[in-house]
Amino acid sequence: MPRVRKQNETMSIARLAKYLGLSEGTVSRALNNYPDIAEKTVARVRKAADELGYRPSTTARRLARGVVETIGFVLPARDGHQIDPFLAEILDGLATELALSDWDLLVSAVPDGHDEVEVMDRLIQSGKVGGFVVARTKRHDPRIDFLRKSHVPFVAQGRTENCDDYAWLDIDNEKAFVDAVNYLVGLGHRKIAYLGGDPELNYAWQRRAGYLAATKANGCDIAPGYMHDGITNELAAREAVLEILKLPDHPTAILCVTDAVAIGAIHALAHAGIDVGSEMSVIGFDGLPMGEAIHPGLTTMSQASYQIGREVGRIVVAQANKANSPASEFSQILWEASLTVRGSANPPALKLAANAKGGIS
Amino acid sequence: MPRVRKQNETMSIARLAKYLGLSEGTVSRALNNYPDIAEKTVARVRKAADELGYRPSTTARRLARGVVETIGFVLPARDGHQIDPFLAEILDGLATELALSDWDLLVSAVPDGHDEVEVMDRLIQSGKVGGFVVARTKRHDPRIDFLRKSHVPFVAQGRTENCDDYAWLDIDNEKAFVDAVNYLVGLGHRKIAYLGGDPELNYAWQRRAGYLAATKANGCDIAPGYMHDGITNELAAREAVLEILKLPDHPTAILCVTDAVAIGAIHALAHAGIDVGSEMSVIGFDGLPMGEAIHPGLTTMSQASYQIGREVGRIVVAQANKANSPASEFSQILWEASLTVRGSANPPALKLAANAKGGIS
DNA sequence: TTGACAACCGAAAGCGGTTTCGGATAGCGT
DNA sequence: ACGCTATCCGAAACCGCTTTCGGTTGTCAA
Repeated sequence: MPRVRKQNETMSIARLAKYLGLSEGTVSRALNNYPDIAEKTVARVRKAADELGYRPSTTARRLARGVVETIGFVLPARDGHQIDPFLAEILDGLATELALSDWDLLVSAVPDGHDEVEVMDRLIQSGKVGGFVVARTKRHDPRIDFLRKSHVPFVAQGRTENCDDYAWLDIDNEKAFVDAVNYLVGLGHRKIAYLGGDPELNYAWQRRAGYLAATKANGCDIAPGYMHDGITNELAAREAVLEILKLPDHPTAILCVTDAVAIGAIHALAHAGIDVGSEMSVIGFDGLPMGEAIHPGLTTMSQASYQIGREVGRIVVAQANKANSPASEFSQILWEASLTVRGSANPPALKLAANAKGGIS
Repeated sequence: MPRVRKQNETMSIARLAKYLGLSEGTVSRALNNYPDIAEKTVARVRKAADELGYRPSTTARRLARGVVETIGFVLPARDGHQIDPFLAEILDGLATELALSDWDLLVSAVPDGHDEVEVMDRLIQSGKVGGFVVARTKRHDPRIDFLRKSHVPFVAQGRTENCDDYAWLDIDNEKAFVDAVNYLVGLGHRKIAYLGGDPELNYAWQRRAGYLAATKANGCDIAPGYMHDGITNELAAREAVLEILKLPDHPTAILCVTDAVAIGAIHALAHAGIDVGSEMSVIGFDGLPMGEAIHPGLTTMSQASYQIGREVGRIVVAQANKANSPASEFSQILWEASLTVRGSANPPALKLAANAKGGIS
């Protein structure tokens, strides 16, 4: 393979130095705010660098300084290759924050036949990244186990079962679902069903715990058939709803682990001729824009995904910058979800006027 | 700033060479399949590298070889910071393909006060990327203009007005909307309205062209008030639908520029008491999973976003690899969207049995 | 005037690889 | 036994920038 010579095209520090009649070292120090360069020399160098459009090669700079200002993010491998909207927003926030800190974001996928840890390991070993962000944590997450002993800074969006010794930012899922149940109870509901996600996923587990705790605290008993786990897509939600509707004493409200599940549930209910919002209340979690577009609007616990992404980015960069200081504290941040009230949850058996079929004009 | 010395921790080629009793050059050539290294030496080096867990520093390698095997992707700056699902899937496909080719994907956002070209320029000048993928092209796209003269390989997902001299992969938007109109006409519709997007965006413009061409070809006239442009979110879709419903002679079908718009339209129709699928047909574009979850299911023109991402990745890597060959051909690929039939489009004035309200059990 | 001390800058050694070039060794024919 | 090639490997330059270290100046007090 022929060496790619960029010839005399690109502006190197050598040319800049020659142009200025200075040594490379002096130019470098001038541009990097070393105190031992005369003010006017600094100004002169800055000016020339600007005019000639000089930008130091990050590759060379990294090699010389022994740092890579790059954060890795490995897309969770899911079937169907769908990045859910929540992840997408986090990614956006993360990219924004990193751009502001002059760090890079390296996104990788997991090729078939490999696993995420493998991919992360390669990225670290080959020196491509100097830190990681992991999202969608499992209760026992091999990625976290791996990163713990890899000595690269990282922050998790979401906790794991044992989460004392690393940095994370999470939503208080349990409290959120306690709040959701309390809200339903406040509306008059006593019979509340639950469509839960994959219990391996930490957030699903915690939301489930919130549901269990709050129904118990309110003295609502969970009839057999009220709880469904492993609902991860709209289709599963639909089937679970059909099961629920078959119950002799069916619930008046359904709490859903995510907006996607809630939307699937609403669809299923509508299809079965149930009037959502009056005959059956539904609450989701995420605050997706889509929740506003469906009919009725989805009442949901919202989390500010973009902000989460930004904060996670801030933390991981901070962590990486003080990587030397021994036994540094880990940021462990818990944010609260907020209730967004729309039309899908109301007092039981209330018929809404808005749902009456009206004329065209 | 203290130099970060990785001490004796990391495995460098120097240590590997010393361990083997060979020179660094020999080890390097052995690992890089140079023909002038004895078979058994190669084997010995490979084995030792494996055992000692040696991975060459990509930074050093890049500096020495003068290449960066990295593709940049700048997230389109939109208000609301929402990566739409279509982009997310493309990103996933792109990341997958690049991972398979051992290229990196560098994702950046555009900080406030800057523009996309600026960000791309910095990435190029500082040598962080060796190629670009741009998505969501505008009819006149400054990013393309910039990349054209920047001499870095790139491929666009989506075309622009003048698109002869660069590589792109696009969906045949015009044909897709011709097909959609023909499908509706085949169902018996004659009065077809259109909810279009931002006409600056190339795909929106082409879909609009398809709508215009096909309605004309079929002799359907477009009544005043049938065409709405600039519909970019669910809210706008809702308002446009209300306008349409006010028309004295209102249409029997609405063709929507994206699934998101279609879903907003369906919501608005439902809210107005119109039975979607019988009283009014709706067709979208994208093939989002969400289209399956709503009620009725969304009939739509589907594009395989993940595959698009992969193919775009394949092309850009190929392009970058043969960057030397002069005046090389550009891949220019047009894929077709396919019609996914669900419940939202039917012959006009047909009442579907499935829409009848049924009992609970 | 001289010495001491700042203030500035140049020289040079890395960072961890790659690649060219030439030398040593071995194998071969005669 | 000799020379000649092919084969294989080591030496060294280099990629572009950073950073240490030491050497020149200039300034000011004694």
